[in-house]
Amino acid sequence: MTLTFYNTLTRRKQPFEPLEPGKVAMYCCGVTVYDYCHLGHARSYIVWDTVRRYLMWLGYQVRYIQNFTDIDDKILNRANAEGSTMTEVAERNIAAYFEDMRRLNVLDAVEYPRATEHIDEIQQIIKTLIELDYAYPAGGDVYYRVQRFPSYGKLSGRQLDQMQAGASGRVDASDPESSRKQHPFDFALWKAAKPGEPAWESPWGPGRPGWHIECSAMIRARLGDTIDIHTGGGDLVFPHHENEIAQSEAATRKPLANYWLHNGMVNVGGEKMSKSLGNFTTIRQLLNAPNAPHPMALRLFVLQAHYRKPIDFTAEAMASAEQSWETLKDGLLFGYKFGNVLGWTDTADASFGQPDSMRIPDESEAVQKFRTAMDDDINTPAALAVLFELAKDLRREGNILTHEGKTTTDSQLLREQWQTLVVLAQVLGLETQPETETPISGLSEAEIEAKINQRREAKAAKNFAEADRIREELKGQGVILVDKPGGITEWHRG
RNA sequence: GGCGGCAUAGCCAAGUGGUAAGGCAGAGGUCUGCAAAACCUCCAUUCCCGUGUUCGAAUCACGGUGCCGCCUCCA
Repeated sequence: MTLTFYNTLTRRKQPFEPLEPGKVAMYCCGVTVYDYCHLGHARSYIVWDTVRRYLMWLGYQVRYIQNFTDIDDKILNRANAEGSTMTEVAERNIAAYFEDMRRLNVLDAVEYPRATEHIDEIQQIIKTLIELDYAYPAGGDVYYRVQRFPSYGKLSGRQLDQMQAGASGRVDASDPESSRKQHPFDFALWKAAKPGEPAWESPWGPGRPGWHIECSAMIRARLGDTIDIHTGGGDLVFPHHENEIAQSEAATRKPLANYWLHNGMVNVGGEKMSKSLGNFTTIRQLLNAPNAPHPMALRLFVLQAHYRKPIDFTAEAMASAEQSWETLKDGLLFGYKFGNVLGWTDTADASFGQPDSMRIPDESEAVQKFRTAMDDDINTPAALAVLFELAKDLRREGNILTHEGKTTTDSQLLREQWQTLVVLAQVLGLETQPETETPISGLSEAEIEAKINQRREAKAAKNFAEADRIREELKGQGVILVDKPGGITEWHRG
């Protein structure tokens, strides 16, 4: 089995071969921190987190870097609108980013470089590009000369003469910037500061970096000239990633990244969720709402589709994911709930339930199927099918244990199944712990037994209304009654 | 206009030449005073349409239809 990725650059699936055996240099385009993250961001970072987790599980040492774009028109606009500063807006949204992502169990990157921390490196690349004639200063700005880079368009599969400048309807021909460009697709590496804007000194006058150059500079500074994997949303392929390639490869004469991976969009009613369309739901809106789904249900919702396909966000799909999460959760909690009954000796250990401490048989069918699925361009829907089969099996065993008090299935086999589920789920970032605050009923066992006796008498007297009342009363206190054949009533805390 | 993607059950979604995974929802049964829970069973002769290639196609080719993304804000 070999791990393969669909590489946007080559438009086909390719076996993954890192530059250095056992190590992976991975860069993920982060957010521009002018607002809260929405579900589109959630999908992107959940997906790349999952790729990273899988690589780690395979034994790679993954150096995962993700940036924050903390200088940008939108941040400036936001700061002006609320009468604060660019730094304040950025800091607030960076803090919110971490809050949201950690709830979704997205692992922290190794480093989070910011554009404003790399002004020197940015200027260095711009200088080099000017020296090599790939860039030209114009009126305090510096532009990249796209026609100078023969393979411009290789990532997005387009050619300059076939592109329609301004097709997106966002280019204003009267914008003075476009008159300074030698070609409509030339893009800004450095932008002259307008009065009152934050600015850095440069050989071209005070200003700030353009959007694309920061990634080129940060990758070079933190990971090197060529990295293994570069990821981001599909909407970044053009122009952002195309421009990154043009900048970096012109300056270094080396490939920027060997594998380019892009995730599909989150849609609403068939249309892309985006700020400009106003059809977005922020992560915190969703997760903080009354009757909000569990964050893991959102993660599951994302992973139930292949990462390259668009997914439609609907209330129905989310509700389905919530139910699915309940199923998975039952399986994941199996060991905590039934380990003692099954005679496992380590349930009190601190390491109990920790995926890192579990040794699962690599040759088991479940693990093999999981790996086959994940090796095939991170096929998480197929991988999840493996988890559900394990979880449903465990849930059934757990129900039998609850209702019968014993099972005919071998305890060690159940332990192996449970550990396999916990480990594989963790690779997908799906994790849960038993509730710490158990809603323990204030009733003692004797009191419960007394109630059950009352109910038995009511039933014997055919007073079913009273019998049902007692059953409801106990249910309200977290005690579930199960009537068995022969007039026996068993109970357990729900 | 250019480039790219998608179409599989009520909903979501794998599968890309060998006879339709999985989830959600649903149905029937056992049990029960009833209900709930639990357990058992069932749930696409068919993969947008047409033509073709093949012993064999959801999978390949050609031609349609519909939807979506990108073409300098974007995850």
